[in-house]
Amino acid sequence: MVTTDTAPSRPRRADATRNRAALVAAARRVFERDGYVRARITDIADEAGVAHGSFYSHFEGKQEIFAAVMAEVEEEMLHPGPALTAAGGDPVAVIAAANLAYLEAYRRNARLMALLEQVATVDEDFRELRLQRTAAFLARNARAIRRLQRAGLADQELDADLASLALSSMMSRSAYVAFVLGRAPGGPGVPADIDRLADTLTRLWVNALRMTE
Amino acid sequence: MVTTDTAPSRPRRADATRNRAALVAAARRVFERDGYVRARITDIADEAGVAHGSFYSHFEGKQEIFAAVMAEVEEEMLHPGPALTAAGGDPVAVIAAANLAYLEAYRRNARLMALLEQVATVDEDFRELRLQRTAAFLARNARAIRRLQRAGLADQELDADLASLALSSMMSRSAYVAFVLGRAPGGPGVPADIDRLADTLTRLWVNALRMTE
Amino acid sequence: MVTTDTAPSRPRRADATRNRAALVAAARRVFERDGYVRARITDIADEAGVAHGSFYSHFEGKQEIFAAVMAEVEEEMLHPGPALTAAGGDPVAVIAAANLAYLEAYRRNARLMALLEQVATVDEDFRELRLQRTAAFLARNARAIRRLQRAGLADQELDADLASLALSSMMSRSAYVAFVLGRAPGGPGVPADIDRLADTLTRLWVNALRMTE
Amino acid sequence: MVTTDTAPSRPRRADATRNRAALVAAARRVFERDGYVRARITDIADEAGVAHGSFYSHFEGKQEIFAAVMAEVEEEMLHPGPALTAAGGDPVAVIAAANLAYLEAYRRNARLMALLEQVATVDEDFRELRLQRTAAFLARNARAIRRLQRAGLADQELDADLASLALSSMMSRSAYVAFVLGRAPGGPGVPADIDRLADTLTRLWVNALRMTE
DNA sequence: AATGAATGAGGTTTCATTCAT
DNA sequence: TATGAATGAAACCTCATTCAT
Repeated sequence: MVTTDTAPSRPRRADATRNRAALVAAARRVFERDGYVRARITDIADEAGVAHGSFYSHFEGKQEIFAAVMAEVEEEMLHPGPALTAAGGDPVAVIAAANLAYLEAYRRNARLMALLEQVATVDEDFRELRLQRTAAFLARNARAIRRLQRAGLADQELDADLASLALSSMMSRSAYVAFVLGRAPGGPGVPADIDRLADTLTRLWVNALRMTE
Repeated sequence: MVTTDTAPSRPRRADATRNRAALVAAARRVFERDGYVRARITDIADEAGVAHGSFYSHFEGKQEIFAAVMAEVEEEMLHPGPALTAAGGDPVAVIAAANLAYLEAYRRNARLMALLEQVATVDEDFRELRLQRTAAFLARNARAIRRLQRAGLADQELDADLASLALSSMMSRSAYVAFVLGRAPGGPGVPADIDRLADTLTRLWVNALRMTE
Repeated sequence: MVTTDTAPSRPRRADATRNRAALVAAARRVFERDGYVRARITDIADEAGVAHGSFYSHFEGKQEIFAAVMAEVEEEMLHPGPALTAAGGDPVAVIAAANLAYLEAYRRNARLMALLEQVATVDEDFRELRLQRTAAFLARNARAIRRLQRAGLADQELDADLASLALSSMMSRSAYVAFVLGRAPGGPGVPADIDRLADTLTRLWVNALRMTE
Repeated sequence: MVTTDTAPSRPRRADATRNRAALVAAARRVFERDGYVRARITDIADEAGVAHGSFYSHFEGKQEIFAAVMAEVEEEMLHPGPALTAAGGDPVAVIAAANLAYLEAYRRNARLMALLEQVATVDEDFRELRLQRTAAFLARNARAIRRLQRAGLADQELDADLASLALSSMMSRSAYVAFVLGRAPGGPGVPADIDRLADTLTRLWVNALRMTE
């Protein structure tokens, strides 16, 4: 493999980049382990093998490095994998693919999704961020539902916005309960069987929208 | 000096009872205002008009007084109102009544429900508590779904436990988004119209379980 | 000796008073030793034999405890001793008495006067305070000069305000140089001979205002 | 490798000289703006548009660059202008000229004079420096007074050293109050009228030494 | 010499908890 | 039990100084 490693770029910039990356990686680990509230800058720096002071060369505080961590997660969440696009013309297949992709992405980043949830309850700025994401998610689903209604493929009686709220909630919360709370308590070992959960959710979507008739 | 134990031991109890109550009430206010993490014992005592030291005569710490606050809320959440029982034989009506009751209770205690959510992300013990509640909620709904399936009133293909997980999630998260996040963003002013939300949720339940056929 | 030690006053208030006093006394020592800028809250608390945290039960910060120290000094500076009033009708004797009293008070609190000077260069609030004191001092001397001018006892050509500025400056700075800088460098051991300094200053006042003619 | 010391060593000197000058100029600005204590090496380097590390190529620390700044001021303070020498034989005219020159020089560098005052309260080395200057100033004035006394032009009763202390103090402190504290508080706008202040000071000198008789 | 990131000692402040009265 | 000051463990953040490039 050929890399541009030889390029000298700028003198000390190498250390800087390395340290910044080390801090973000360490922060991710510490946040996952201790939660946002209990995580200490000290620990993040230690974990990164970096002096405390160096932290402040790169981030203003806990908030900022958390944002950096979430930015990384963001990307991971946004790569739905090829399945979604390959779904072809069948609307049910599209939903099934989207649901499975969502669950898989959620499972991959479960700890950090839970974290964002926590941070949103504690920090005003992240509350806002999470709100915007939720809104975007709801809007997208509402659009999809309206499209199906217009095509005569979904229950016309439903208020698309409220249905989107409800079904989006079903998705996100189910994933949260399944992957963060660890297992569906009192039920089957859900996390072990992501496909069955995805199937059920898809069937519920389809039923709920009355796409079958 | 010798006193007769029977009578004079009570007088101080008046102060004690009063202070305890004042602390719980103050704690509720402070928790709602500042959230669990930021709430300080100091503030709770101040808000209650009680010396800091007195706090520890009644509670071991923040955790314990929070439990006391939640115990109060518990009762409010558990009084479903008469509607539910009066629903008679119609299963759809039962679901509709239960859903409305749930939303109303949630709305009444939205701040504290959000709080419990927050605390669960921060405190191991409350995580457990919340888990148990969630499990109970899921179990109850799973039982109901199975009953309907057995009666031929619900989609037999559905895994009752997973369906319960999904539909229960839909309920709790929708309520959270609507009443805690303030308004369904990008949609109609949901909180203003609890009845429409309840109707939509009920319709989705009914559709999802295919109770209409 | 009889004291009111027996008076119980309020329960724990005794400790509080004692600690506050200990902190102020300790602060005075630390400030005199290290100067305002280098003095550390830590050292003040240690020197007072009090926990760091207790400092903040009594003062908001370094600024505030410094103000408390200066308030004590204030009183000492304001007790001119009996000499001043006993001066009788002779204006020269009044000036002589006032000058001596000023020098003695200054010498007694030399370290802290120097300190105030330092703090004024560093802290906006104290700059203001010092300014007001200086203004009061100038105004008082300007009034005295005008009185003498009106009585035909002082050079009518002099601008009373500017003369006050000049002569007041002469007093305060001479005291500073003599008692703070330690000794009049290149001259006689001034601090050892406060009376000769007072005599010279008085003679200069009298000459400068032409009170002798 | 052996190099000829004469020529090739200079090329880099261009950067060096430029940076050193930039740092001194920046330091002056920062010191005037923030005072010695609050001024940060960081800010000086930033203000000079130079890397932090470069600072230490030229100076050992804040102390040293402050000395460099003061060395510049020194020169400005020491150029009395031609007026002084032109005063001719009249002693009063000499004093008047010297006083005006002093006030003008002080006003020109008021900020930095105040700064030196501040630094002297904080830093042992500069305390010493300031002391020496003061001593030199006092000694010069004491010599002048003795000369006048010997010539029968000044009050023989005065202790020349103490009189020098007093009158020198009058000059320096009046200038400080007028130009640093901003205005003679409670009096006329002194800084606006440097000539009247100079006249008054001169008249007070003349009177104080009884040069008129 | 210039660069600019790394280092880490150091001081402030907060607040849960204790404890003598 | 109430009181409220004392306690002291944390944790944060700053900034002078170093150092590899």
